[in-house]
Amino acid sequence: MSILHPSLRSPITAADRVLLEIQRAIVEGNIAPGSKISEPELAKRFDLSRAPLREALARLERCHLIERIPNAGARVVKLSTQGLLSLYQLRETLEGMACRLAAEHMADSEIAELRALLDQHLSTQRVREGESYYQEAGDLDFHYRVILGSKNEYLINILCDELYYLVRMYRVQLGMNGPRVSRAFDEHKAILNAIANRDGELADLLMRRHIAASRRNIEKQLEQTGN
Amino acid sequence: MSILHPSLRSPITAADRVLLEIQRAIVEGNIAPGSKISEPELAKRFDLSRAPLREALARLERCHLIERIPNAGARVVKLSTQGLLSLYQLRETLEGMACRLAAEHMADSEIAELRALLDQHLSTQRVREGESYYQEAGDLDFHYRVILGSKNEYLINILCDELYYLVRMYRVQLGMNGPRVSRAFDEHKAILNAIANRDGELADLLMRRHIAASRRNIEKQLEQTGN
DNA sequence: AATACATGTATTGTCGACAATAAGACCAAA
DNA sequence: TTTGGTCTTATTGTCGACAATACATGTATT
Repeated sequence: MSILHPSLRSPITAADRVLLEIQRAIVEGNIAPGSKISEPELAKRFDLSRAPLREALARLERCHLIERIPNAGARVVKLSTQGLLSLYQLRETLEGMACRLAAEHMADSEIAELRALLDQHLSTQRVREGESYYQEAGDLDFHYRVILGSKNEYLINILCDELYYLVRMYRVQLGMNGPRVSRAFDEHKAILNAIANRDGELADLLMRRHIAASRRNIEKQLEQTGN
Repeated sequence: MSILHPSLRSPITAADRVLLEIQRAIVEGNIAPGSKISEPELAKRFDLSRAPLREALARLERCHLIERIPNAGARVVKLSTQGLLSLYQLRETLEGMACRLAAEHMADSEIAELRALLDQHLSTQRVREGESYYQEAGDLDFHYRVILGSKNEYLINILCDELYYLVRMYRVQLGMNGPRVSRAFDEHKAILNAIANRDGELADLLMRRHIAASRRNIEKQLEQTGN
């Protein structure tokens, strides 16, 4: 099951709804990093019992947004330089691997669709200069499709379900919106070309560099904001 | 928190106990692959209510031992050639990465301990020829320490908490006990030497080969047993 | 004054029962 | 016979209350 697409999981349960809401609140910083999670308080706030709430908390722990200690409760994770480094280190390796596999396994039709998507994002971005949302969504969509293209179920699960929200949390809370937009587009294009040429090794390399560049970008922001 | 070492999580809750029991039962095949998980039945069998049981099921899903469908229930995963390939593909990349990081981050004392451990395992294995348990435990212990040596929290979590039990499930249920014992020891030794020499690139390469060899070994067994 | 202990309060873990959904049996019509 | 639908039954999702544990306050002792 994919947390990314709850719409595919036929009946949306109460735990699903509250999960999405809390997830959003944590990613956007509306629930402060490091703050304690009170089950009774959240249950009252979202008007449901603690059972589905605890189900949601279990999934939040799974995607590293909270940390639980038995009999003591849960806390929202804190952003740190160390955490960012570990996270992006892992992303470099995993998404590099995804690229290599995508170059082997993606169907020609999928590659064509991805190319169309890139062109579409480019035009959208030109129309709405400065608007960061579309770029963010576009970037994530590109990465998302490449990851799916790897056809490795465990890899997909880790990247899309477990690490995705944490990555967004860093990007959103550090206000990563603007300057790297056009650079990222070119890099995406180069990666896509490598995949289209079935050059997995190059695609791997380019993706690792792409993510490393993104990491340095965020790292700089984090150091300015204060560790 | 680490599922591997529940002893470190101060008070062992009822959900923890039943988790370990079911985990073991699934890994060893005492609960048949593909069979449906009945919450009322398991609750009665382990003499507790469904609340802690569902907590345990959530964690079982996390380590890929069961698959849940909302409102429909959970099933034990089935072994497959495709699944084995995906799992070991991922292990090669991740444990290779762990080796590279371990070569950078492990303290000299940790490396010395690991060397002592290897020697100890060797002697233990010589004493008990044919006994597979010690080799299995020894192999896992070696990999475990290298992974911890990477000092990357997310990498550690994925390998030790999420993929570990699935790997064991393939090994146990396909009866992987004997022939590769001495080979594996030599490979471990070579990996350790690379780490000790702070040669992360070589350690990465050797670990990927080590796991690839292990995969081919299991693959052969799986094809014989029947896909 | 500082530390250790005891008490009280709040939070988490667990329980049994109810509500909502899904799987299966049964029947009817083509 | 097969297909479609309905009803029954069993399972999952949710609820409110209780039990066990941890945290905080206050007191006594060194």
